[in-house]
Amino acid sequence: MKNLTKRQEEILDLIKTHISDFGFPPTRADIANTLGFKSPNAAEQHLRAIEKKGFIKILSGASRGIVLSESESDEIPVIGLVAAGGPILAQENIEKTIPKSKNLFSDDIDYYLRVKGDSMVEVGIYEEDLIGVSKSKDLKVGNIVVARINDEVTVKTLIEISQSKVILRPENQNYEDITINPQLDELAFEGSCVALLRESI
Amino acid sequence: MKNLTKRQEEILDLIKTHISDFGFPPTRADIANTLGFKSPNAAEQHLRAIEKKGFIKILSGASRGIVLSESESDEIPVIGLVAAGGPILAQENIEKTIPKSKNLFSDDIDYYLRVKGDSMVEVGIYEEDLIGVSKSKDLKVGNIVVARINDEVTVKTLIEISQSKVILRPENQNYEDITINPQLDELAFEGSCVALLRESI
DNA sequence: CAATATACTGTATATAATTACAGTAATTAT
DNA sequence: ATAATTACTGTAATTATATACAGTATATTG
Repeated sequence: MKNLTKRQEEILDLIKTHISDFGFPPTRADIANTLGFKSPNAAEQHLRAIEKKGFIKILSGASRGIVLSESESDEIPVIGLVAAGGPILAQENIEKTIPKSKNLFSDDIDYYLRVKGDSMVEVGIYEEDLIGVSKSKDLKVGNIVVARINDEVTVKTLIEISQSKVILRPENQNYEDITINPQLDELAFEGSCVALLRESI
Repeated sequence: MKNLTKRQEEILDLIKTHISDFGFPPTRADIANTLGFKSPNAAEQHLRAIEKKGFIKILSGASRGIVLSESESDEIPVIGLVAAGGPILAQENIEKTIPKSKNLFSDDIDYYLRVKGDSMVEVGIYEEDLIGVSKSKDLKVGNIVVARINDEVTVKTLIEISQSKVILRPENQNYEDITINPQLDELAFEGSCVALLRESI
């Protein structure tokens, strides 16, 4: 999917805002008015360009017939089991998606990861819980992080981090700290845990 | 808010379905076609009636200008502190609302309740967590329930229930079981806990 | 028993909205 | 260098849509 120009992005944002404010998409005239165009055709042509790039679909003949493409409608993927070898967000790992919504988790969540095992029960993270993972949030000692050690994905508390030594702690007295030398083992941080969903109690 | 007739309810459902399917509300003609009316005016008059009863707002002059009232747009209230005396869902208790969304919690959640205190930490329910409460789900021994004892709202595990004796258990070894005689104390069950949200970790 | 609400048909019209056509000008890709 | 893309103005036609008015018939409420 090609990148949008600055102006096109502005228009796509305007459409999303209009939908969120009114419950339906804007007309060409609405867009023209908001952005100060003197002709609705300016909006029309931008819409065609945005459609060509795949971000929206225009339903011909229908008023306000602008449909956001799925990737634009703020769906957050839920990752079940992570297949070895590939990236976490690979299509085959996506179990379902959950629409992002205002008032539910202010932080940026890139995906939800289904928790396996009981290694984090002492901080209230249970098997089958979904943890909201932010890729962008910077890693700090004390944070709960999603790490990948030799292709295995794990959720632990980050205790220590330096060039030659990383300590990850399971929050369960039955397990012991994991000490890794990143120069010997393959270690990657996938993100940190910022929220939690439990679908059944 | 007055009750809708069967036909009006059908039309309100059609509007919701249309929004969910297309991303925008139907026109009068859309409604008429779907329900087999031969005149768009039939739809118009139904819409007026539904608006009069407070379930929608019609924006005059705008095409597809049907706005669902807040109570109809699948917003689930979040209850912070419960003011003594009134019902849980009283307006003054509502902290914010979270849109209900497909794929997020299959169960019927009537409201979210913000957890106070640490009495349920041993089942992974922490202070400030939001628990999803279902009013309709039937109470069973072993379930985590929302109860109101003499006007105080509490979340506990239901251990025993009979006409003269109710036992509620905090899931924290530092607290003791609460035994209530419903004939002496005022006891009401507000619902049971079916889901959990943790907004910050 | 009259007034009001429900549930439509049928016609018509003003306006809302899409969309085509004809331009201008600057920038970017091939 | 030429074509394509971006970013608009301006006009206008066609279609989509809201909405008013005139009816018919049945059910419900005061």
